[in-house]
Amino acid sequence: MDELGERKEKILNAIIQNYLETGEPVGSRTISKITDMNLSSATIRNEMSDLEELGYIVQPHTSSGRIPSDKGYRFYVDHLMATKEREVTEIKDMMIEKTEKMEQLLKQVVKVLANNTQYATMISAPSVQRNRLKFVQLSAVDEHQILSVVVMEGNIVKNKIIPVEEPLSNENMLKLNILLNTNLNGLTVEQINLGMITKLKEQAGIHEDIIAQVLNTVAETIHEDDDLEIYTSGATNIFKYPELSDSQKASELISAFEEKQALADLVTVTQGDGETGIQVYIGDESPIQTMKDCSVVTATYELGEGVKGTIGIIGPKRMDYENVMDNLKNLKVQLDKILKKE
Amino acid sequence: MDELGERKEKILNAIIQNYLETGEPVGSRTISKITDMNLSSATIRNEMSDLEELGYIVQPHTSSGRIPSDKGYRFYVDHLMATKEREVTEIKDMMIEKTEKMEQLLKQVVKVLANNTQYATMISAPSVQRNRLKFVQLSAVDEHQILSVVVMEGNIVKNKIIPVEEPLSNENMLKLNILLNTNLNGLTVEQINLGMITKLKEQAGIHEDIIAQVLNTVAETIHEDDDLEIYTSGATNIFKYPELSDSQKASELISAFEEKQALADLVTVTQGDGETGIQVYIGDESPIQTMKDCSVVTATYELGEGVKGTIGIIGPKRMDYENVMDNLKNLKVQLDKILKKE
DNA sequence: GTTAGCACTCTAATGGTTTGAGTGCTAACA
DNA sequence: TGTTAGCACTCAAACCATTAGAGTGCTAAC
Repeated sequence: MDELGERKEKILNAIIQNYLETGEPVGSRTISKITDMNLSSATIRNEMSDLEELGYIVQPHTSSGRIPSDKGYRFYVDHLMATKEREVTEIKDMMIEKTEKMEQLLKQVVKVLANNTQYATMISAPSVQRNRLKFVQLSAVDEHQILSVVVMEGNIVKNKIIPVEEPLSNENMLKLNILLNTNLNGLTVEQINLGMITKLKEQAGIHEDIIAQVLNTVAETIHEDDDLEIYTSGATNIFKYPELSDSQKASELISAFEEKQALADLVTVTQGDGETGIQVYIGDESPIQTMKDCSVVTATYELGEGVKGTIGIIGPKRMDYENVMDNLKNLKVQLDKILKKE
Repeated sequence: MDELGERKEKILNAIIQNYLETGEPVGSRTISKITDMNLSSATIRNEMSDLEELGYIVQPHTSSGRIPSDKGYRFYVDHLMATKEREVTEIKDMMIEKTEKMEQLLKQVVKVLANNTQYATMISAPSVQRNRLKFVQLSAVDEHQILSVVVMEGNIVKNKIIPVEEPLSNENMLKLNILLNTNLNGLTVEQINLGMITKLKEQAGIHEDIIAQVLNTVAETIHEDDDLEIYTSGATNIFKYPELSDSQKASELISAFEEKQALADLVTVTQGDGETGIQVYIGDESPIQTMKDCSVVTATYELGEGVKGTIGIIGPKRMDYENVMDNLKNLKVQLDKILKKE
């Protein structure tokens, strides 16, 4: 299914590249001219018709040029894009200075990145997000208080007193402990979300009211200092791209940046492609609904074992993927250098 | 100059109120109908002509209705607006809960405020902003190091070692000390801005290079933990007001909110009207240039002697001043209660 | 398989016309 | 002298028809 034939690939590539540059639908004549294949526009037209049928390109309206579909972009990113291996370039505009405070550093990073790419950027402070839950233990302190002990991988222990109205029977306590451990063990902190919690509540059955409270408090305990420190920059860059800058869309997007809550999903989801640690979401692929008209490129950076952060770049679908990924790779290297050194 | 005559005042009031509601230029016929003065549109027309000549209203173009000018708004706010003394209303939508962390509280406050007013809001964390500089002393430690001692009102002392390339003569040191003290004493930390600094540099004359460095470091010293904690919310509310939501303006405004730097000027400037502590900036009156098409209403809240924070609401000039000021008054009371109690 | 040619489609731009809200001015009126 | 009715005038916005141009799909010929 990924065999299009060399000629079609070449044409698709030309279409996408041209569209990335101009932002205008591109017609057969243009392609005929900019490629070196010596084909007339009519021939290109036939090929384009095929490509459209295959779903790689679409027409905004009959009798206009074609623009890439999400599938087209995906193919481009996966197969066509020139993955230039130019060596790590110096960051030109601004140097990222070493600074005592992590916060300062991150703020600077997003700013530089937004400046270099002209897209909207975000970065999450490094956290133990990937740290897994090893063990949960609830035990009755007295009739109205339960002690919850949570052990994370790496033997980080958190505990908290939970007040309850009615005492729990030993039997129920045991059931609850089993329920919690079988369901939560091995999960990362981020995987324990609302959906999970409601599922647990259901399974808990009769004692839902008490148990719900316990569960909430457990979740709360774990999330405790889940401060969700996310820094953003260049949100207003989206105004540079007409396809995103009508009031409606711009407002939604910028709200997402202002609230930051939604961006947390990006951090959660991003695992990173094994090799480069860079992931590309095109349009609907994005984990954030409000960004379905955008593309999102994320990367993870490491501070130490399991302590990771996420960098994200959000722009129009016709973003300069090459440049963006380049920038991210560079940044990863730079960050590694700075963070490891200090 | 503030005597317009009762009739003109009534008409001006009617014009402004109608414009606040509709956002459309208002014509003579409308006024004739909505007022209870039994005047024909023709008469109103004459009066409006006068009001325009006096500068309280303007025509977007010949043969359209009138809209208030900045002067008109100002007059409205100062003299016409019904300052309803309704008692402190309950906050309906959300309760502001007491919370251990100041940060949480402030974030909640701006959010509630933005929600209630449908404008953009900001709040600065309480700080010793109004603290004044009492005394500055530079003295040579050795050939390459100068010790700067800064004393703030309340006898808070800060000092820092400043490295210099060439030693300063005693004479120059003296000159510098005088210069600093005569210029800086009595100023609040916030009043020492870049403009001030360049002015000082100029006056410093020949030794500009050394002196510049010294000055910078002094400024830096003083600003030291000037973390400028500002929280914002509802920036995207500006899209609700067509007069602010074209790409250009929206982008500038939202950038200001994103950067937050500019908002600091608001905090700096706001002294608060003696009685209510509420200040209104209409259009060009705003201390922030990018907000010259907006109105800005600020209030200060107190945590203790000299420790103050600023709340700001930014919206279109035709904002609902009454409602906004009401909300701010309420909030002040609530904040006082919460902060003092804890 | 490729291409030239042509009819067709659709958007965007252009420009003239109409509509309606609103003004300013004048002359009449109380 | 202040108020009003009436009327000519102005201007933005909406509307409509037309045109220009880019681009397509299809057919027939090479």
